[in-house]
Amino acid sequence: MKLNTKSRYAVMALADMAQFKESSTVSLRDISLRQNISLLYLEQIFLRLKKNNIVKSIRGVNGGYILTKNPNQIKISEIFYAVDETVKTVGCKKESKKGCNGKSSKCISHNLWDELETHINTFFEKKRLSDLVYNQDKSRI
Amino acid sequence: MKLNTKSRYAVMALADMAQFKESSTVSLRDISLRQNISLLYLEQIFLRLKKNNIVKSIRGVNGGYILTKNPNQIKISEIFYAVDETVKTVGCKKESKKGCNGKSSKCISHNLWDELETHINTFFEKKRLSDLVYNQDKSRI
DNA sequence: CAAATACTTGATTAATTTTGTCGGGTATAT
DNA sequence: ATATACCCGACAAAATTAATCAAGTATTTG
Repeated sequence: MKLNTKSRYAVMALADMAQFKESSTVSLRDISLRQNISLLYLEQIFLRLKKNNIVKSIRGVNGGYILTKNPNQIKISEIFYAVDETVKTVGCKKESKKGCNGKSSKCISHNLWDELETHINTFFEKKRLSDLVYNQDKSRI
Repeated sequence: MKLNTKSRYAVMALADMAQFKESSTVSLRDISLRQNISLLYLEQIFLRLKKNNIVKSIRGVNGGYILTKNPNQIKISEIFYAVDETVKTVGCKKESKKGCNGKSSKCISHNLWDELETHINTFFEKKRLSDLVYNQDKSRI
Protein backbone atom coordinates (compact mmCIF):
# COMPACT_ATOMS: atom_id res chain seq x y z
CA MET A 1 0.00 0.00 0.00
CA LYS A 2 1.38 3.30 -0.92
CA LEU A 3 0.24 6.79 -0.27
CA ASN A 4 0.46 8.87 -3.40
CA THR A 5 2.34 12.12 -3.62
CA LYS A 6 -0.72 14.13 -4.50
CA SER A 7 -2.30 13.62 -1.10
CA ARG A 8 0.99 13.80 0.68
CA TYR A 9 1.85 17.09 -0.98
CA ALA A 10 -1.62 18.45 -0.33
CA VAL A 11 -1.24 17.86 3.37
CA MET A 12 2.30 19.21 3.40
CA ALA A 13 1.31 22.34 1.55
CA LEU A 14 -1.66 23.05 3.78
CA ALA A 15 0.40 22.45 6.88
CA ASP A 16 2.94 24.85 5.47
CA MET A 17 0.22 27.46 5.02
CA ALA A 18 -1.03 26.94 8.52
CA GLN A 19 2.47 27.43 9.81
CA PHE A 20 3.55 30.46 7.76
CA LYS A 21 0.36 32.44 7.70
CA GLU A 22 1.84 35.70 9.03
CA SER A 23 0.93 37.36 5.78
CA SER A 24 -2.70 37.02 4.80
CA THR A 25 -2.00 35.03 1.67
CA VAL A 26 0.56 32.38 0.90
CA SER A 27 1.78 31.99 -2.68
CA LEU A 28 2.36 28.63 -4.23
CA ARG A 29 5.80 29.82 -5.19
CA ASP A 30 6.73 30.13 -1.52
CA ILE A 31 5.28 26.77 -0.67
CA SER A 32 7.08 25.27 -3.62
CA LEU A 33 10.40 26.61 -2.40
CA ARG A 34 9.93 25.76 1.23
CA GLN A 35 8.53 22.28 0.71
CA ASN A 36 10.44 21.39 -2.43
CA ILE A 37 7.38 20.56 -4.47
CA SER A 38 7.04 21.38 -8.16
CA LEU A 39 5.11 24.62 -8.62
CA LEU A 40 3.13 23.31 -11.56
CA TYR A 41 2.12 20.25 -9.64
CA LEU A 42 1.08 22.36 -6.69
CA GLU A 43 -1.17 24.40 -8.93
CA GLN A 44 -2.95 21.26 -9.97
CA ILE A 45 -3.42 20.21 -6.38
CA PHE A 46 -4.65 23.61 -5.24
CA LEU A 47 -7.28 23.77 -7.93
CA ARG A 48 -8.88 20.80 -6.29
CA LEU A 49 -8.45 22.13 -2.79
CA LYS A 50 -10.15 25.29 -3.92
CA LYS A 51 -13.04 23.49 -5.58
CA ASN A 52 -13.59 21.68 -2.32
CA ASN A 53 -13.55 24.87 -0.33
CA ILE A 54 -10.51 24.13 1.73
CA VAL A 55 -8.68 27.21 0.48
CA LYS A 56 -9.70 30.33 -1.33
CA SER A 57 -7.59 32.22 -3.80
CA ILE A 58 -6.63 35.81 -4.39
CA ARG A 59 -5.26 36.65 -7.80
CA GLY A 60 -2.65 39.06 -8.94
CA VAL A 61 0.49 40.43 -7.40
CA ASN A 62 0.68 39.63 -3.70
CA GLY A 63 -2.03 37.11 -4.32
CA GLY A 64 -2.03 33.54 -3.14
CA TYR A 65 -4.16 31.18 -1.13
CA ILE A 66 -5.81 31.35 2.27
CA LEU A 67 -7.23 28.57 4.40
CA THR A 68 -10.99 28.93 4.62
CA LYS A 69 -11.10 27.47 8.12
CA ASN A 70 -8.96 27.14 11.18
CA PRO A 71 -6.44 24.31 11.01
CA ASN A 72 -8.23 22.59 13.87
CA GLN A 73 -11.36 22.42 11.77
CA ILE A 74 -9.75 20.83 8.76
CA LYS A 75 -9.76 17.06 8.84
CA ILE A 76 -7.13 15.13 6.95
CA SER A 77 -9.98 13.13 5.48
CA GLU A 78 -11.39 16.23 3.74
CA ILE A 79 -8.05 16.97 2.22
CA PHE A 80 -7.80 13.44 0.89
CA TYR A 81 -11.28 13.57 -0.46
CA ALA A 82 -10.50 16.83 -2.24
CA VAL A 83 -7.54 15.43 -4.11
CA ASP A 84 -9.46 12.28 -4.98
CA GLU A 85 -7.46 10.06 -2.75
CA THR A 86 -9.57 7.22 -1.51
CA VAL A 87 -8.72 4.02 0.22
CA LYS A 88 -9.35 1.12 -2.10
CA THR A 89 -8.81 -2.32 -0.72
CA VAL A 90 -11.36 -4.45 -2.49
CA GLY A 91 -11.31 -5.48 -6.10
CA CYS A 92 -14.98 -5.63 -6.81
CA LYS A 93 -17.23 -2.72 -7.45
CA LYS A 94 -19.77 -2.28 -4.73
CA GLU A 95 -22.60 -1.60 -7.16
CA SER A 96 -21.88 -4.51 -9.44
CA LYS A 97 -24.27 -7.42 -9.44
CA LYS A 98 -21.46 -9.90 -9.59
CA GLY A 99 -19.29 -10.48 -6.59
CA CYS A 100 -15.61 -9.77 -6.17
CA ASN A 101 -14.39 -12.58 -8.35
CA GLY A 102 -17.15 -12.83 -10.89
CA LYS A 103 -18.99 -15.23 -8.65
CA SER A 104 -22.31 -14.49 -7.06
CA SER A 105 -21.00 -13.77 -3.61
CA LYS A 106 -18.43 -11.74 -1.78
CA CYS A 107 -14.92 -13.03 -2.01
CA ILE A 108 -13.60 -14.89 0.97
CA SER A 109 -11.56 -11.98 2.21
CA HIS A 110 -14.05 -9.26 1.46
CA ASN A 111 -14.92 -8.45 5.04
CA LEU A 112 -11.29 -8.12 5.99
CA TRP A 113 -10.69 -5.46 3.37
CA ASP A 114 -13.81 -3.65 4.35
CA GLU A 115 -12.60 -3.53 7.92
CA LEU A 116 -9.23 -2.33 6.78
CA GLU A 117 -10.78 0.49 4.81
CA THR A 118 -12.80 1.57 7.81
CA HIS A 119 -9.76 1.34 10.01
CA ILE A 120 -7.74 3.65 7.79
CA ASN A 121 -10.55 6.07 7.19
CA THR A 122 -11.13 6.39 10.89
CA PHE A 123 -7.55 7.51 11.25
CA PHE A 124 -8.00 10.25 8.71
CA GLU A 125 -11.26 11.35 10.26
CA LYS A 126 -9.64 11.84 13.63
CA LYS A 127 -6.61 13.76 12.50
CA ARG A 128 -6.70 17.48 11.82
CA LEU A 129 -4.33 19.87 10.21
CA SER A 130 -3.65 21.49 13.56
CA ASP A 131 -2.26 18.20 14.84
CA LEU A 132 0.61 18.60 12.42
CA VAL A 133 1.43 22.21 12.90
CA TYR A 134 1.64 22.35 16.64
CA ASN A 135 3.34 19.01 17.09
CA GLN A 136 5.79 18.94 14.29
CA ASP A 137 8.71 20.33 16.23
CA LYS A 138 8.47 17.72 18.94
CA SER A 139 10.77 15.23 17.35
CA ARG A 140 12.75 16.67 14.52
CA ILE A 141 15.87 14.93 13.27
CA MET B 1 -4.10 4.29 -1.13
CA LYS B 2 -4.64 1.05 -2.87
CA LEU B 3 -4.00 -2.49 -1.88
CA ASN B 4 -2.33 -4.40 -4.68
CA THR B 5 -3.70 -7.59 -6.11
CA LYS B 6 -0.67 -9.61 -5.16
CA SER B 7 -1.33 -9.30 -1.47
CA ARG B 8 -5.05 -9.53 -1.91
CA TYR B 9 -4.73 -12.71 -3.94
CA ALA B 10 -2.26 -14.14 -1.47
CA VAL B 11 -4.70 -13.73 1.39
CA MET B 12 -7.58 -15.03 -0.69
CA ALA B 13 -5.67 -18.08 -1.77
CA LEU B 14 -4.49 -18.93 1.71
CA ALA B 15 -7.96 -18.46 3.09
CA ASP B 16 -9.20 -20.77 0.37
CA MET B 17 -6.67 -23.38 1.43
CA ALA B 18 -7.66 -23.07 5.04
CA GLN B 19 -11.26 -23.57 4.06
CA PHE B 20 -10.90 -26.47 1.64
CA LYS B 21 -8.24 -28.47 3.34
CA GLU B 22 -10.14 -31.76 3.41
CA SER B 23 -7.49 -33.30 1.25
CA SER B 24 -3.98 -32.92 2.53
CA THR B 25 -2.79 -30.80 -0.36
CA VAL B 26 -4.48 -28.09 -2.36
CA SER B 27 -3.44 -27.53 -5.94
CA LEU B 28 -3.08 -24.08 -7.40
CA ARG B 29 -5.34 -25.17 -10.21
CA ASP B 30 -8.19 -25.66 -7.76
CA ILE B 31 -7.56 -22.35 -6.07
CA SER B 32 -7.37 -20.69 -9.45
CA LEU B 33 -10.75 -22.04 -10.42
CA ARG B 34 -12.47 -21.36 -7.14
CA GLN B 35 -11.09 -17.88 -6.61
CA ASN B 36 -10.88 -16.83 -10.23
CA ILE B 37 -7.21 -15.95 -10.12
CA SER B 38 -4.80 -16.59 -12.97
CA LEU B 39 -2.92 -19.83 -12.39
CA LEU B 40 0.35 -18.41 -13.61
CA TYR B 41 0.02 -15.46 -11.33
CA LEU B 42 -0.76 -17.71 -8.40
CA GLU B 43 2.38 -19.68 -9.06
CA GLN B 44 4.41 -16.53 -8.74
CA ILE B 45 2.73 -15.66 -5.48
CA PHE B 46 3.13 -19.12 -3.99
CA LEU B 47 6.82 -19.18 -4.67
CA ARG B 48 7.14 -16.29 -2.30
CA LEU B 49 4.83 -17.81 0.26
CA LYS B 50 6.93 -20.92 0.15
CA LYS B 51 10.21 -19.06 0.53
CA ASN B 52 8.76 -17.44 3.60
CA ASN B 53 7.67 -20.72 5.06
CA ILE B 54 3.97 -20.04 5.06
CA VAL B 55 3.25 -23.02 2.84
CA LYS B 56 5.18 -26.07 1.78
CA SER B 57 4.92 -27.81 -1.54
CA ILE B 58 4.51 -31.35 -2.72
CA ARG B 59 5.28 -32.04 -6.35
CA GLY B 60 3.78 -34.34 -8.86
CA VAL B 61 0.35 -35.76 -9.39
CA ASN B 62 -1.89 -35.12 -6.39
CA GLY B 63 0.67 -32.60 -5.28
CA GLY B 64 -0.06 -29.09 -4.22
CA TYR B 65 0.53 -26.85 -1.27
CA ILE B 66 -0.07 -27.21 2.45
CA LEU B 67 -0.15 -24.56 5.14
CA THR B 68 2.80 -24.98 7.46
CA LYS B 69 0.84 -23.70 10.45
CA ASN B 70 -2.68 -23.51 11.73
CA PRO B 71 -4.70 -20.65 10.29
CA ASN B 72 -4.92 -19.11 13.74
CA GLN B 73 -1.16 -18.85 13.84
CA ILE B 74 -0.78 -17.10 10.52
CA LYS B 75 -0.88 -13.33 10.78
CA ILE B 76 -1.98 -11.29 7.82
CA SER B 77 1.17 -9.27 8.35
CA GLU B 78 3.36 -12.28 7.59
CA ILE B 79 1.53 -12.88 4.39
CA PHE B 80 2.01 -9.29 3.33
CA TYR B 81 5.65 -9.39 4.21
CA ALA B 82 6.08 -12.54 2.15
CA VAL B 83 4.70 -11.01 -1.01
CA ASP B 84 6.71 -7.84 -0.48
CA GLU B 85 3.75 -5.72 0.33
CA THR B 86 4.72 -2.98 2.70
CA VAL B 87 2.98 0.14 3.78
CA LYS B 88 4.80 3.14 2.42
CA THR B 89 3.51 6.51 3.43
CA VAL B 90 6.59 8.67 3.59
CA GLY B 91 8.61 9.87 0.67
CA CYS B 92 12.02 9.97 2.24
CA LYS B 93 14.23 7.04 2.86
CA LYS B 94 14.77 6.43 6.52
CA GLU B 95 18.47 5.86 6.12
CA SER B 96 19.17 8.86 3.96
CA LYS B 97 21.07 11.74 5.44
CA LYS B 98 18.81 14.26 3.82
CA GLY B 99 15.29 14.74 5.09
CA CYS B 100 12.04 14.10 3.29
CA ASN B 101 12.28 17.03 0.96
CA GLY B 102 15.97 17.37 0.45
CA LYS B 103 16.17 19.61 3.46
CA SER B 104 18.01 18.73 6.62
CA SER B 105 14.97 17.85 8.67
CA LYS B 106 11.85 15.77 8.58
CA CYS B 107 9.07 17.14 6.46
CA ILE B 108 6.25 18.89 8.20
CA SER B 109 3.90 15.93 7.90
CA HIS B 110 6.41 13.21 8.60
CA ASN B 111 5.08 12.22 11.98
CA LEU B 112 1.55 11.91 10.64
CA TRP B 113 2.60 9.39 8.02
CA ASP B 114 4.64 7.49 10.52
CA GLU B 115 1.60 7.20 12.73
CA LEU B 116 -0.50 6.11 9.80
CA GLU B 117 1.97 3.38 8.95
CA THR B 118 1.90 2.12 12.49
CA HIS B 119 -1.86 2.28 12.54
CA ILE B 120 -2.19 0.13 9.45
CA ASN B 121 0.49 -2.32 10.45
CA THR B 122 -1.16 -2.83 13.80
CA PHE B 123 -4.27 -3.91 11.97
CA PHE B 124 -2.38 -6.52 10.00
CA GLU B 125 -0.59 -7.76 13.08
CA LYS B 126 -3.84 -8.39 14.89
CA LYS B 127 -5.64 -10.21 12.12
CA ARG B 128 -5.08 -13.85 11.46
CA LEU B 129 -6.06 -16.13 8.65
CA SER B 130 -8.52 -17.92 10.91
CA ASP B 131 -10.45 -14.68 11.33
CA LEU B 132 -11.40 -14.92 7.69
CA VAL B 133 -12.28 -18.53 7.41
CA TYR B 134 -14.59 -18.86 10.34
CA ASN B 135 -16.30 -15.54 9.88
CA GLN B 136 -16.68 -15.28 6.19
CA ASP B 137 -20.15 -16.73 6.02
CA LYS B 138 -21.57 -14.27 8.49
CA SER B 139 -22.58 -11.70 5.95
CA ARG B 140 -22.49 -12.99 2.45
CA ILE B 141 -24.38 -11.23 -0.29
C1' DC C 1 8.02 -46.69 -18.20
C1' DA C 2 4.98 -43.27 -20.38
C1' DA C 3 1.93 -39.79 -19.56
C1' DA C 4 -0.31 -36.59 -16.91
C1' DT C 5 -0.20 -33.56 -13.18
C1' DA C 6 1.66 -29.95 -10.63
C1' DC C 7 5.37 -27.30 -8.78
C1' DT C 8 9.89 -24.09 -10.23
C1' DT C 9 12.13 -20.16 -12.03
C1' DG C 10 13.67 -16.24 -14.51
C1' DA C 11 12.53 -13.21 -18.11
C1' DT C 12 9.54 -10.46 -20.55
C1' DT C 13 5.47 -8.02 -21.83
C1' DA C 14 1.04 -5.51 -21.24
C1' DA C 15 -1.66 -2.47 -18.77
C1' DT C 16 -2.43 0.94 -15.58
C1' DT C 17 -1.45 4.56 -12.57
C1' DT C 18 1.19 8.06 -10.92
C1' DT C 19 3.63 12.01 -11.38
C1' DG C 20 4.39 15.36 -13.27
C1' DT C 21 4.96 19.13 -17.50
C1' DC C 22 3.22 22.29 -21.14
C1' DG C 23 0.87 25.94 -23.14
C1' DG C 24 -2.04 28.90 -23.05
C1' DG C 25 -4.97 31.69 -20.50
C1' DT C 26 -7.07 35.70 -16.67
C1' DA C 27 -6.91 38.95 -12.74
C1' DT C 28 -4.63 42.40 -9.95
C1' DA C 29 -1.18 45.56 -7.78
C1' DT C 30 2.38 48.77 -8.55
C1' DA D 1 2.64 48.40 -18.92
C1' DT D 2 4.52 44.83 -16.61
C1' DA D 3 5.34 41.50 -13.33
C1' DT D 4 3.19 38.37 -10.35
C1' DA D 5 0.27 34.73 -9.37
C1' DC D 6 -3.84 32.08 -9.99
C1' DC D 7 -6.61 29.11 -13.73
C1' DC D 8 -7.39 25.07 -16.62
C1' DG D 9 -7.31 21.31 -19.91
C1' DA D 10 -4.48 18.34 -22.24
C1' DC D 11 -0.59 15.64 -22.63
C1' DA D 12 3.78 12.92 -21.72
C1' DA D 13 7.19 10.57 -19.01
C1' DA D 14 8.15 7.39 -15.52
C1' DA D 15 7.17 3.94 -12.50
C1' DT D 16 4.66 0.24 -10.87
C1' DT D 17 1.61 -3.50 -11.13
C1' DA D 18 -0.27 -7.36 -13.14
C1' DA D 19 0.17 -10.98 -15.76
C1' DT D 20 2.16 -14.13 -19.28
C1' DC D 21 5.71 -17.04 -21.41
C1' DA D 22 9.03 -20.50 -21.93
C1' DA D 23 11.33 -24.06 -20.41
C1' DG D 24 11.99 -26.69 -17.08
C1' DT D 25 11.85 -30.74 -12.69
C1' DA D 26 9.58 -34.06 -9.60
C1' DT D 27 6.06 -37.47 -8.63
C1' DT D 28 2.14 -40.50 -9.13
C1' DT D 29 -0.55 -43.78 -11.61
C1' DG D 30 -1.97 -46.98 -15.12
